[in-house]
Amino acid sequence: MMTRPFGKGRDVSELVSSLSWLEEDGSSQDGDESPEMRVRHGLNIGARMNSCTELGSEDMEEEEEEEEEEEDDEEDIGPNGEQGPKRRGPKKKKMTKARQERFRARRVKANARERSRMHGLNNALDNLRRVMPCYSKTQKLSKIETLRLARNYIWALSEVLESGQSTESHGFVEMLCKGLSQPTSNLVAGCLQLGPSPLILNKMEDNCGGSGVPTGHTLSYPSPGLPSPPYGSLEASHLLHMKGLKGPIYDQSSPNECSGGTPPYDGPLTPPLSINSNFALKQEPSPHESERNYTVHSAHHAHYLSSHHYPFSTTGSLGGPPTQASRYELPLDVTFDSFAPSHLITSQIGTI
DNA sequence: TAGGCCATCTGGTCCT
DNA sequence: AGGACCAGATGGCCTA
Repeated sequence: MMTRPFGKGRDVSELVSSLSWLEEDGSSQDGDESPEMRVRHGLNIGARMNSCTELGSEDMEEEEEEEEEEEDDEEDIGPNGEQGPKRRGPKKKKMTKARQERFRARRVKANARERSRMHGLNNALDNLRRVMPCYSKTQKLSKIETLRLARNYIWALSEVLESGQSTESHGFVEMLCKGLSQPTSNLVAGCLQLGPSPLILNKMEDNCGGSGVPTGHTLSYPSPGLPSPPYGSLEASHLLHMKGLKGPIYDQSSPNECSGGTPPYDGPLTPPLSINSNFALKQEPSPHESERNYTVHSAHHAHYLSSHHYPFSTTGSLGGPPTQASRYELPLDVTFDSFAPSHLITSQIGTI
């Protein structure tokens, strides 16, 4: 198996550098191919050229006999190779109906497995999209861009950890956008340029009182020096959907506050990746993730919430709106439905 | 219409 | 032996 667990001891930079091919064009992947792989490809292509029909295990045996015949044919070639091999009759045995059916059944089964495998892969990729700094159901990142952004994100966060650089800094955004296509860069930059927006917080507080929840709000944020439209806005729902936020931080809310009654998260604990409390909002999805929807605050916004309005402490204390907002259930397309236990996250935060 | 992205099919190879 | 994984081929859809 090719899986290589990302062990505790493994440096983040190592991981990032291992993904360096993402910076290059897809075509360059071939250049990184090992000689063994090239041979494999050569064999694949060659084999494909020579045989485009059936090949089952039992058929292989039958073909071996035919190959022996072919070897005899080779003797007809002159010492200088001036004469091509004689081909007498069809190389392949004729497919009987039964063999065709067997082959077809195998193929159909294999196709279904492959489809399912690719769906699993796509689901995983989708989960990855959701923990990216900008996630939108309508503006879906392509596969390659998702991988690139993920790599950049890891890289940027590691820089934040090492150098104490702010997630609000221009450099953070630049790191995130490195090697991304222009549209994706615009998307990321637009999402990260979230200026202070007391409006949102006020609404969150106001609505907790039961006056209703604003839906469908589209909030535009100024993005000085960076391209914004059409990506420079976030729906308010992206900021308000924190339903089901669980763990010590949010569970400290008073019982008479807005309560959504979301069942506690019972999924497996996931490796925390957080540099401040807000990254608790972006825990890696659990295997059950496919049924859950949640969006992610941009790192910038998360930092903003943390430092300006939601004074999370590294010990998990919290005062104010997030608790309330987290209880909202908004009928919008993007939601926070569930999170990894934040006690795990906060325990990690304390080490930073 | 060209190019990008994607899903699917396919056959080869490797692994259990 | 059967399944997982891989990469090439192909066709559909969308957008500039």
